[in-house]
Amino acid sequence: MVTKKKYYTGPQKKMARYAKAIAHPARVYILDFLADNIDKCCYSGDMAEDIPIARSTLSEHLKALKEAGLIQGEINPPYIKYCINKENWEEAREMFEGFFRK
Amino acid sequence: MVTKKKYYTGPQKKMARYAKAIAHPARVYILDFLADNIDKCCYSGDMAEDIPIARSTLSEHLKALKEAGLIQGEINPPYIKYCINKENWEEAREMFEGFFRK
DNA sequence: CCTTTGTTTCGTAATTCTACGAAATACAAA
DNA sequence: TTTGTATTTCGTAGAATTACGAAACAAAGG
Repeated sequence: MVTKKKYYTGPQKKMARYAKAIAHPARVYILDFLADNIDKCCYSGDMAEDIPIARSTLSEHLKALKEAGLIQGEINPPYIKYCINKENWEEAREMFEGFFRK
Repeated sequence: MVTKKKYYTGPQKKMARYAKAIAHPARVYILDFLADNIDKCCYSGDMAEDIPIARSTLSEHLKALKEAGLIQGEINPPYIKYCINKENWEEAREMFEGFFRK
């Protein structure tokens, strides 16, 4: 039997995870919208009109981005204010920069 | 009925497509490997030992990357020499840079 | 306390992804 | 022409993603 590496490295997995978060046009839209100004915040409803999906689906995409760490949500019912998670956003930026600049 | 944008924009879709190509650790590995030196080329077998998947699966990942435009393959049976598709690689680099630098 | 409002969660269905081994392919060498 | 080598394609299966509308939620206002 040939010896194989058993697992992917941490950075490889992290990179893939960030990329997957961006890998849907709706999520690209959301991130574009929020990253426009790094301190910008918005509510789910602010985007709902401009995106060709149901509100519940938009909510799931927001959840996916939150789980990936790229955004965060401040709960203030019935509103939830979303904004970029600056720390992870910067980390992702650096990872992609390093990835492409080899 | 509320007026919604019907479609995502071209750049949003393109961005998502590139991100999806990177959204798997095996493909991150492959791109890392090839982009190490932008002119580096390699054969499928060169990577097979270092990655925890079957050769056929590796082949499918290579196909996915080729279809996404990030790599290209020069056929020279039974070898196929893969390398970065420089033009699209640069385009992707710029897209991600612009995406994160807002 | 009942209703309204903005949002998320649930149930469900269709599609896509990931993976493997077996079989096919295409040229080179014997 | 047969065999060998490197790789891809095929058939299949299980898991994950994406989508929707209905229902649930939680606070505010009547």
